[in-house]
Amino acid sequence: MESLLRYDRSVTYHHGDLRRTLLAETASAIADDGVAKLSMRALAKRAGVSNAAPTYHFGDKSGLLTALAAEGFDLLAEAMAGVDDDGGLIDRGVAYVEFALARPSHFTVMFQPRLLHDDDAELVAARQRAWAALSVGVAKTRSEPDSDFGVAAWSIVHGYATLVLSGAVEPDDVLKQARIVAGHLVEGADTDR
Amino acid sequence: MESLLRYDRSVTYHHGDLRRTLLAETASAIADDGVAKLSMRALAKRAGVSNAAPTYHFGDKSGLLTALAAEGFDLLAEAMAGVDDDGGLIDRGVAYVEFALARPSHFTVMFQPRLLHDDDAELVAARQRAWAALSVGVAKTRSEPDSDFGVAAWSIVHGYATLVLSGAVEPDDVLKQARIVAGHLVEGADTDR
DNA sequence: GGCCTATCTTTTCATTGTAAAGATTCGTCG
DNA sequence: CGACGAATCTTTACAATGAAAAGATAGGCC
Repeated sequence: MESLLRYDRSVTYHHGDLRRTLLAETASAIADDGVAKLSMRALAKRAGVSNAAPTYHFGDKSGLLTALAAEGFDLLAEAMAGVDDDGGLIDRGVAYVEFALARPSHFTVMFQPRLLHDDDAELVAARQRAWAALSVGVAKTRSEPDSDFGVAAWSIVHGYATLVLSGAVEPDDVLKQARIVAGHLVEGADTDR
Repeated sequence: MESLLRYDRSVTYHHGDLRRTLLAETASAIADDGVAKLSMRALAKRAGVSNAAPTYHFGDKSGLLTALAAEGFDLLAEAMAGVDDDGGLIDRGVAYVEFALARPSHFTVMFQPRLLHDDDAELVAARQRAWAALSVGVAKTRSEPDSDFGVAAWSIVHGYATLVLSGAVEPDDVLKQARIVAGHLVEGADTDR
């Protein structure tokens, strides 16, 4: 029996919106200086709270990053769902790259399970929702979801996004090249099975 | 005028082979627990030397990772050069994935410039050698190196390796699937230019 | 045989993550 | 409206870390 609340306790309280604020500051800090230089104390200072305030909300540093990753998976699912239904696989691939570049901190953390509490319930759920959204995208192109082709499609856009984010590839127009790169994918050509 | 030395000073000295030992221990430690949990002091202890010994050789933690990344780029160039000359682009792609899985610590660090002294001379040189080796691989398939197709080829194998290393994809036979995935790449299909 | 320099140690310090216990504020219910 | 309980935040403390500084050791060279 849960009582009716006027608003969600987990996000509103004394400070106002500390949990949400901390997540936003974390994403910003990581985008600026990378995950390695992320400091809980500096984060707290920037949010105008005490050292231990972040720890209360997220348990520990991994918990903070876990929450960020979970948020990232939900944002990814949202981004994939936002693609036009009559758009092809390439459009979905470009949307994937667009997401990675728009939310680099989320994207980075999402694929570094070593930094996370990988079995966290909310993380697992969010990840599953994102995987579902991706599979649906592939399925709409008349391919089996979870097929080798699905993995290939995922690989090419994920790899391109990663290379751009790492600075290994520096195109003039990222999304344009993303479209071209994704265009080099073909469905047939099974070598062996 | 450099004097003749019986052996390379930079790798042999009191301890015997500390620099090399530390690099090996670093790769091992990262493979076990990830870069984030890498500790200079724990590393020194495992090598049987004092706290500050690693700092002497690498300047700081970033310097250590920089040296590891540089080593990684050389190993990658070596791996790409080892592919049969009559092997196609797919063989080279599989070799790329094979390298990433055989040297996960090197591979991880190589593409995280935030962790490194990105303008380090040896790193820059090693990276350039690796890029050259990759370009040669693409060029042997009658494509322009540094073309969009080259980026696409790199993206698909790099993405696949990354997804496998992150645990997002868990195939029964990695190299077999790597070959299939790389097989979904096609050279034509320029959308716009 | 003595000197120079590369290699390594000892010591120290500021910073960090996080645990523990206390203070404060909010909502709820009598 | 007032007090209780729980959620939220602070204060304090501690061990571990990266790194700087200065000293010790030993190997090679004249």
